[in-house]
Amino acid sequence: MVTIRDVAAAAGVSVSTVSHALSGKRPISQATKDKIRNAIDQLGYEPNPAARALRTTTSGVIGFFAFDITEMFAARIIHGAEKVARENNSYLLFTSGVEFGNDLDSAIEFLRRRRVDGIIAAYGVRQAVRPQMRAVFDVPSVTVNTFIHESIPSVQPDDFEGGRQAALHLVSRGARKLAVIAGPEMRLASMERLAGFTKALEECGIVFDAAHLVVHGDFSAESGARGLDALLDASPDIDAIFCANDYMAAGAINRAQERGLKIPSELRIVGYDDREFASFWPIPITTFALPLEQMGETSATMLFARIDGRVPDPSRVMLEPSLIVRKSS
Amino acid sequence: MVTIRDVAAAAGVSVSTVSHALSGKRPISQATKDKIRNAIDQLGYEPNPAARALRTTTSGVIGFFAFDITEMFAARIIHGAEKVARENNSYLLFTSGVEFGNDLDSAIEFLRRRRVDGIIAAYGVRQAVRPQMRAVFDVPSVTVNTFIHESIPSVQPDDFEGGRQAALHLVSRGARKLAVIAGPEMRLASMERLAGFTKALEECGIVFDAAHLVVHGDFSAESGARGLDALLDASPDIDAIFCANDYMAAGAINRAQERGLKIPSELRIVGYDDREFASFWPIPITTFALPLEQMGETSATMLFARIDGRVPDPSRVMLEPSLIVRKSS
DNA sequence: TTGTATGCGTTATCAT
DNA sequence: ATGATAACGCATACAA
Repeated sequence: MVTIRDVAAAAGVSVSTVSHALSGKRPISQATKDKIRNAIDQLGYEPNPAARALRTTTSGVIGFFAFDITEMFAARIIHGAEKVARENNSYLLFTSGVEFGNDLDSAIEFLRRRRVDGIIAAYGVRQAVRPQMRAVFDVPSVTVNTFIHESIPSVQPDDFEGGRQAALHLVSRGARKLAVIAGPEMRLASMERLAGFTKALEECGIVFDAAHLVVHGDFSAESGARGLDALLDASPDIDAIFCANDYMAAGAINRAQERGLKIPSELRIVGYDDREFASFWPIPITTFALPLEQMGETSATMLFARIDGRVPDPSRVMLEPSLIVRKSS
Repeated sequence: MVTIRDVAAAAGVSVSTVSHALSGKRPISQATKDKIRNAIDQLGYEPNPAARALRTTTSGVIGFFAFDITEMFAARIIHGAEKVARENNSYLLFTSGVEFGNDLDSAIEFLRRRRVDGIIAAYGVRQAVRPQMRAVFDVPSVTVNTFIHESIPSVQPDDFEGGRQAALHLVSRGARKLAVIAGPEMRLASMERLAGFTKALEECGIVFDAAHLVVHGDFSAESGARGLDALLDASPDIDAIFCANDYMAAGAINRAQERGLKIPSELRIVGYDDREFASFWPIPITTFALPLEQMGETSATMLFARIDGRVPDPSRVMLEPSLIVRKSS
């Protein structure tokens, strides 16, 4: 194990000179710089992160808490965060919710014990109920897809805007009697998508009788099929349905075809999330791609700002989804 | 920042006694044990991992190289590995292939620099060509889903066995004229699934003319549809098709229905991988679930054996997939 | 069963 | 522009 002393000896300079040459924290003559660089290359020297961490009390490690890493979305957020972490000479220490009984507190506890420089907490779903949080975030932190406290910067997808765009798109395709298969009322993402959708219809001057044109599913394909039945049985003249996610859109499309409806000519359907199957569903599904990688990047960028002692501005970021038009609409 | 000295002072004992009480490496009287525990609780002491790492030259960090973390499979393997890591008081340091231009060497370099105790390298796909590897694995390592060298333990799914079971299942359902839509010849997983399938038919005494009953797709849904056309145009009496993955199975099912075939009565189809859409495809797809979490757990377990200086036995593990029977067969 | 003292490899303070 | 040295917090060899 070659240390900084070996380098110093080989280069014929003092330890502190080598250290400063590495950090650039004080002027070094070009000549000694070269000698040091040679010695380092020759010996294959690598600074010991543990020693550095001990001395500087910063670990170069970012804790990443993912509620459920098994969920595709988390993986892509992590991917974005990792990129930014690397650019900041840090790396991610990973921790998944299930290991901690989905308890954010104990996860944070664990990460603090490891002396992470900061924490990114990414929740898979936004619920009406905020995550429990007794532990004090005395480590610089940001949250993704959930909001815990004013003092903690957060990043989330702009579901309201997605809902708006869904309506606008459908109307531009000629739809006039629009309906919605929403998700559970507990799920904020779905409720915001619905709110945005409603708002846009209003702006277009289209009457929207929410009492009869909105049903709630549970985000499963099966519930999408049931939702479609309920909607069409009550209002056969519906010409477009916005589903709060792709699973329900998929189920709705299946059922619509079973009922002999032509898609998209007689009925247009839009989903949400851009799940992998959306592109090759028997009728490819028009949907919205979440800005996942960007969420990861943005959250990490904000975190490094906080670690730096700065207050990220804005401290609450909304990222827009992208409409992907396919055959179902 | 409370240190071991603070604890020692509070408990009225020496630093080394506290250290030994924590590690259990030498006998301590119950009385002092209690005093120490109290002091620790009182002060909220947490050992500093950096100091410990510096002293012991082990970091408690396992490097995890995932070829593509964005691929669902990687996430579940990681999940399994994380569980075992936690049980061994270690955690995962993450690194994804894209960040390193998919170059295993530079990823290993990066991880070694961070002084990881061991490395798990998980490739997403097994290719006929082994991954490049110039860097010497002088850190304890295991590979997942790829094989690099005899000296490095590896874990992989038993694709041959999956192929066998696919054939057995189809035959038990009454199929007699079976065909295969395989993946690219470069992809070992597909080739082994095909080999197992062929072997089982042989065992069943069913003639299988590979020249006419096997086509190769590119793992996309679209190629599954094309494959089905090619197969049925040449041999209309085919009554079952084994597809090397779910994407192709999905495409094949779509096309079969377009051709007016009844599934499963006239044509049985089996996929592979148990992608999420398989369960709610218009005709739910019979498929094989990969032992992903188990691959993660097993690889981590083997790694800790190696870190311990033991040679895991066996050092090359094959894990069986599980058949999931759904409507398509 | 317990205590003392040294050193792990860095960075940073103080000199020169 | 460069050096000597203390200190970060812990584990362990050696003593008692």
